[in-house]
Amino acid sequence: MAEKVVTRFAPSPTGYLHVGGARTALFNWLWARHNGGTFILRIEDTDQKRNTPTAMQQVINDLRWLGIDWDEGPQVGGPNGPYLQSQRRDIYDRYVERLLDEGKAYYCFETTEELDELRQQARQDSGGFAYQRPAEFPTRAQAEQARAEGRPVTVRFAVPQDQPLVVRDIVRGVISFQPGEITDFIIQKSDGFPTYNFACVVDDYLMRVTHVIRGQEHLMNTPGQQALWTALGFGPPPQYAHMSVTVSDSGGKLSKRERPNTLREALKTMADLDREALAKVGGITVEQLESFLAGESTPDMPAIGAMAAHLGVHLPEINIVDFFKSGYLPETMVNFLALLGWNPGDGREIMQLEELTAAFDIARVSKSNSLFDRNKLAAFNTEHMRRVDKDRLLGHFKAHLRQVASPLAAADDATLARIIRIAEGAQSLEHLDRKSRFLFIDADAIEFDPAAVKKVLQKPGAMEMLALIRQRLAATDEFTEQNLEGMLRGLAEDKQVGLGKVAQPLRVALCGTTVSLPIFDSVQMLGKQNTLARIDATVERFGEHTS
RNA sequence: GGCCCCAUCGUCUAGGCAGGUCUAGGACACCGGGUUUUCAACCCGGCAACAGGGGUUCGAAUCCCCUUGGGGCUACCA
Repeated sequence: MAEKVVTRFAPSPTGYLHVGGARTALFNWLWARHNGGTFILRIEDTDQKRNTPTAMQQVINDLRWLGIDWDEGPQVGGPNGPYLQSQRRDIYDRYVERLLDEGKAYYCFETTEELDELRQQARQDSGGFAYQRPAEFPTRAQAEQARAEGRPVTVRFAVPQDQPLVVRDIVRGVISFQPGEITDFIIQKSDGFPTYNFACVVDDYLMRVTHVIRGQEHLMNTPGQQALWTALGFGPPPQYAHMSVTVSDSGGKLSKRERPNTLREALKTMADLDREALAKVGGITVEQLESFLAGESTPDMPAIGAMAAHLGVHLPEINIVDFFKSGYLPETMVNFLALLGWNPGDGREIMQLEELTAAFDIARVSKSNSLFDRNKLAAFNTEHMRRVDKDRLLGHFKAHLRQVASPLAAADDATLARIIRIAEGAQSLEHLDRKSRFLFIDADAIEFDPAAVKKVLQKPGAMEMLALIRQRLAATDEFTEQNLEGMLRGLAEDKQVGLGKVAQPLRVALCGTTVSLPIFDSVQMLGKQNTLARIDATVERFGEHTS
């Protein structure tokens, strides 16, 4: 029996968990669970400049929402902690010392500017930049001296250059790099923190990680990391699996920039934009807004989201939390993410987490890039909306309503459950919400959709029909679905028209649009009083224009 | 520029590693029809692909090479 499988997801807390990160996390989780192994969450917060204080919690929330749990990591502990790299400084220091002592790493004193210059020069001259390893490594005393003089002191790993570096990748096969391709890289920054390439190797070793599953963008780091692993005397390196990149259906790599870019483009098409009001909504200054419009800067995500919501601009979902807000189910996300570059090979598509876990095989991960197809995602969501256990769906629905601060959030469980039941086939929780809002807002807050008014209310006979409906409704004592259905169908029959001719004007009168819950339920749930009042208000408002 | 990776319908892909059963299968999207109290959903039907060129072979989507195209990396970021 092979050793126990240990995988890890190692995000840097620089922002929300996005699609790419979630997929990486999921693949690692799936592989660990499939093998009855261990899944570790490790926070790679070694860049003091980029870390956001709230980001880690946000990533944790998103993972939990997806149903991805971890055996070791923040908030759950474990035998190999701490799991925040910023708290492991002493550990990294020890290993850096070791390499220094053994002559496998050396001090450098160049400033960032000097390095930039060298790099620029190198690019002009030939191809890639290679740091010139000194014939003799600086001594500790020299490093002290440099530090005292205010020079930055970094430590570089002397990458072995005597033979090609060969990486065996589970998804990509054997890849070899010629000597000289992988040059000496920094393992300890001048602020004393380790770099990613170093901390990651040390931690994977100490945490006994057996499989490193990550994005293709790390492929070029792998030979160096592997060499480091060997230099540190860590024994056989873990197995690597580099997944392809997920590209956006709007072209290019799926990137967080898509959201601000979409908003900016939308803003440009708006002629009478109240910049002051908009800036206020976003919690930014007018200058910041101007700068954003000019493409010079980008406000943070919450500001972007708030402004878009205010203007009714739909932004493409990128972060996991965006999908939550748009009414997608975690079941959908997990299923769809899993199929981004992997499939069970037997044609199954709609699968639950348990099925995914059972079927997942890292060796079946595809080499080519996959496109994030939002159409297919939507179709998947419809399917999961239908399949998910109704109680569970109710839980998801309530969480979603709270998240988007919907007026429906105040509704009781029975009502919400009923909405779920009667709106079977809905694409998302957001659709459910939209279709039902008219029940939970005041009559005067109803906004009439101009298209609906034109298409339905201003059609000949519509107002007369409404008047007739009102009459019969007023005469109906008990507002049961049965009574209402019988009455409305009877009316259609009397008038020799399809039910649509009756239902549509009524629907628009009640909710202002042509889209709502089924009409009998709509009327029943609204109640007699409200229904009559809304019909009256509609007749009063639109009656004159048609007759 | 250099290095590395990838290449089947519009999209996700099955098939490729063990060449023939592939006149290339499924799903999403799209188009047409049906159902219908709205939006959906649902049912039926249809369109649609092995990037190009060389090899190897009796035979290639499958193996090899080149071209083209796409992607990634090229930081004291991860």
